[in-house]
Amino acid sequence: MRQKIKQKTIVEAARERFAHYGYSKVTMEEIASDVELGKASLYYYFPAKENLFKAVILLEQNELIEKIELILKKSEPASQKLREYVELRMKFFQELMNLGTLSLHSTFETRSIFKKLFVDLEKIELSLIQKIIDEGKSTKEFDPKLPSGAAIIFLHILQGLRCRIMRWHKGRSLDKSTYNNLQKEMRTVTDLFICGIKYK
Amino acid sequence: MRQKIKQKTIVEAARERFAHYGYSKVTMEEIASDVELGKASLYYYFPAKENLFKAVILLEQNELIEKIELILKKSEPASQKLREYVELRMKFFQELMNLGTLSLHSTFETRSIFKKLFVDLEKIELSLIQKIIDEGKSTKEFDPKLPSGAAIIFLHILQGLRCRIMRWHKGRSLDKSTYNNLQKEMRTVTDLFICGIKYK
DNA sequence: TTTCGACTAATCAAGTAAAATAGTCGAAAA
DNA sequence: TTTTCGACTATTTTACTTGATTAGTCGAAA
Repeated sequence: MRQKIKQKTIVEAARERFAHYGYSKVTMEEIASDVELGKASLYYYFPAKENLFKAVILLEQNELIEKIELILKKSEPASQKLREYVELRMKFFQELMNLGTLSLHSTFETRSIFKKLFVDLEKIELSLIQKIIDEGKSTKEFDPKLPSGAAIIFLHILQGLRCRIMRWHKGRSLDKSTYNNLQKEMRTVTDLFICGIKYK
Repeated sequence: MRQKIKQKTIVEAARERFAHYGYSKVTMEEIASDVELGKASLYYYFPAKENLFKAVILLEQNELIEKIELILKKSEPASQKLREYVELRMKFFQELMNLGTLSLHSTFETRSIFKKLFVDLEKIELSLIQKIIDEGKSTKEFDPKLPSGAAIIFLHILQGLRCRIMRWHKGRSLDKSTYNNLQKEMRTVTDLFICGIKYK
């Protein structure tokens, strides 16, 4: 129990550092001294830098998933839930950008440990989107005879739009106006999608 | 006149090479000997390797644009034109992948000479899509009071989907099954989009 | 006007040594 | 038993060198 608390402290300190300087610019010694430990002690809690980073990402991801699940529980139209999901996801994307995670994409596309993290998140997100769509189907808000690929298409469209932005801003974090444009675009796309699957 | 012909010969030889080996793996000497010239003579026609590469891309782009314009001229529903545009664009994407152009994106994102090429193409494509949509509006096939951003959104969605694929296959050319999946996805997205802007 | 041989300049690949940092271990403190 | 850390090793990164490849130039000749 005591250990869990310490680990959380460490992960939060690490998150701060990573968010500010990016993965490679942060040393284990810095993180250790942030939480007033020797470097060797830090290794007692996290056997490798990658593990610590993974823990930070996992923390962020879990916060996202929890928030999405809260939306799922609300009693409002499925289309509204979809819109709120998009807003949340957008915010999460911005956080990852600041974390310098995404500039590392090139690095950890090969490193299967990180790749897995994002593939897993994708799966969870997909199932959550699927739930929203299914709900919409059952309330006849969406067309009940929708092809089963609708959720994955939507996921991929959003991924694609983020991808486009990352290509131009590779590594560097988003400025306000880019963020706003992307947000606007995502909203329009969402409306378009909803319109496309709505029951007529 | 004579010069133009020679230039075209060179560009076509260069295209072959680039398509097979990618930009950086091809030397000017190889291209020169392909067209039975000395290297120095090749430089008489193209003052730099970049210029030659640019000419190759420009050739491809112009071929694409011409084909799109042919579609525009057809007498068929706007929605059908949009679908045919997507198919063409998909094929073009595959060609660029094989050309090794896209693996260079990192290189020439900074090099403004190449960036401009693609920004220009984007503008032209956008206006062509816009034309299709406008036509659909005037025939009441699409909703005439569509927001003006519809074309750009569609463009960005397609770009995004391609971007996603490139991220996984960075550099390497597309295998058949990936290509087919992407194609299928693009078709679905197009249908979705058409559905979203159709007049009800 | 077009070609090319012989040149220079820039770039790239491979190697290397030094410095920074990830990661280990055993002993001691709590 | 759990947690800490000083002092260690191993790995990675960085900055630099060098040899070789290749881009690009120039003047002369066809």
